Amino acid sequence: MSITHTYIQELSQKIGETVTLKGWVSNKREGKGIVFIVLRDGTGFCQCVVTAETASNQGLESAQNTRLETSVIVNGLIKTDEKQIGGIEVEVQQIEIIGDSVDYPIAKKEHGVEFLMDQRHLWLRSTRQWAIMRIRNTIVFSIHNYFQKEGFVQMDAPIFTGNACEGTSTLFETDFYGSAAYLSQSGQLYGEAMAMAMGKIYTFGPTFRAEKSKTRRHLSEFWMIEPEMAFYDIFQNMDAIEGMLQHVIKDVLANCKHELDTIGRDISVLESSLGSFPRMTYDEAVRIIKGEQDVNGQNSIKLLEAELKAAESRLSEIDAEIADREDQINAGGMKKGQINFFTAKINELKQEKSDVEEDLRNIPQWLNSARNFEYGNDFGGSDETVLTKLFDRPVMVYDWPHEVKAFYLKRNPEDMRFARGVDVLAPEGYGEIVGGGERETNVDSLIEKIHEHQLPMSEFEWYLDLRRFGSVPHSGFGLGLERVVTWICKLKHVRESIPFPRMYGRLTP
RNA sequence: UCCUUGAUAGCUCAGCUGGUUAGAGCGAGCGGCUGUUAACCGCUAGGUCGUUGGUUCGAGUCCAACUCAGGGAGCCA
Repeated sequence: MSITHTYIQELSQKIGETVTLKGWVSNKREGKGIVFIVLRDGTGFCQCVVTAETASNQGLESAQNTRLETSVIVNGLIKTDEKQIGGIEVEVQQIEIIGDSVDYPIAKKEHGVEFLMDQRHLWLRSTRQWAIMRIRNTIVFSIHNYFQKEGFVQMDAPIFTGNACEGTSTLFETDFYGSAAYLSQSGQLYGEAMAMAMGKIYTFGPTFRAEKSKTRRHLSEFWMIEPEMAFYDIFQNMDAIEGMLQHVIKDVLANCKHELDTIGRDISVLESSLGSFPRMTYDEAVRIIKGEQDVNGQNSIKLLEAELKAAESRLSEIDAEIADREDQINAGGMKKGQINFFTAKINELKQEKSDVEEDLRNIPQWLNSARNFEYGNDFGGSDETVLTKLFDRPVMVYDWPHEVKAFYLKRNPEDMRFARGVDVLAPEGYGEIVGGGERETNVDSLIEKIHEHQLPMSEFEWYLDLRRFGSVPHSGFGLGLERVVTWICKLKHVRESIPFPRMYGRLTP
């Protein structure tokens, strides 16, 4: 196939040439006799200038007739201009409208989440979403590269399953030729079978959880990467997790500079995450959460209390600034443009205010949960938040009380109270991005655990076979793709990390 | 399932303790301005205030239930 046009990505190599660009109008500003179009073509954004002088009256008229998201073919001369995106500007000679765009719903203005989610099919075109999806793509590609480089074989676990694998979370039930089937909540057990065949494998596929969770880190449908390695113990497992995450972070830093910049990501935490991850036992983590043990001179409880105070004083600052700006507007004598600017600022402050108020409602609960944390319990979302705020890189917590973890985890042979699970918690309050561990190898211990968890033995016979025929030490983990994307991009909510999120109350678009 | 916050114009919001015909900005339409980067000027159109019921002389405003949405708990990646 011959390519008949140039992509915006390539423009820096084409300065002084006349090229054809095909894309959409992502932004437009007009003056008398001049139109500025910010064109996007999927590979990037660039400003195109249309005047009658270079594009004729007809060209100028076409440009004036474009609207947001009108598709166009543009012919023009590539020039340098320091002030523009990428330092490049197109002096348009010809412009042709391909598809009009009447009443495009997403304006050059702040919108609420519900509205944007309803427009998700169009929202994906916006600069920020474009950048996030490009970073997601880099992460996906990097994960594959890492495992392929390390000799892993990619294999897929089934999506229809006969029963709940870990017996804990709520699953989506479907009809499978007349009998109940569930959408997979994890491919892990199958991953173990595949690892016994291939040595090292990884799955990469969708996962479903039917929990009615309404939080910023839950989806009903998400993508999970689950490696499983024969002859790996929990410590080799942690090496693999760290190696993979750092490989991904390195690739994002190397290949997504412009995208990270577009979404305003401060990359210092990503950079420090290239240093080795702290590894701590559950015991130690609990002491830190309860404030009994400091980390780098910081104390979890004091940190939270400080955050609460900071939120309180920020709130009064915001109120004062809003009042001040409103007074200035009401005082009169202000130009309309300035009033607009002030109003926009006030709206921004109000948005921040409601976020701060949310924090003020949540932090006391978290403080309470941290202070009263009961040894032996699993961590809640807030406990993870508290712990990770103390570190500038992901933290690995291993050796959990066996009662709170899945039935298939191996017990620490030196202290049977603990199971060899490991959770990786992302910094900046993001919480769990990886969960994994070393698997139980002994048939009898597994049978005992299955009884203990009251799971249907018949469904696990095939799984027990893996221990009956050449059982070996093995480990693996599950990486939540969207959670990694969310952390690396520092998004407020996972729903922005996937093209079409599926969550409680959201099935369209 | 529980706790919590909210629902007013296409969008983002205001509407104080219930009181005459419901407001602003943006966007849209029209007109004016050759270089803009959410900061220009003027005019025009646009709302049975989420739904149902109640209190009241009178409800966008108070009460109840419901629906939907935001955040959190539980559960987890």
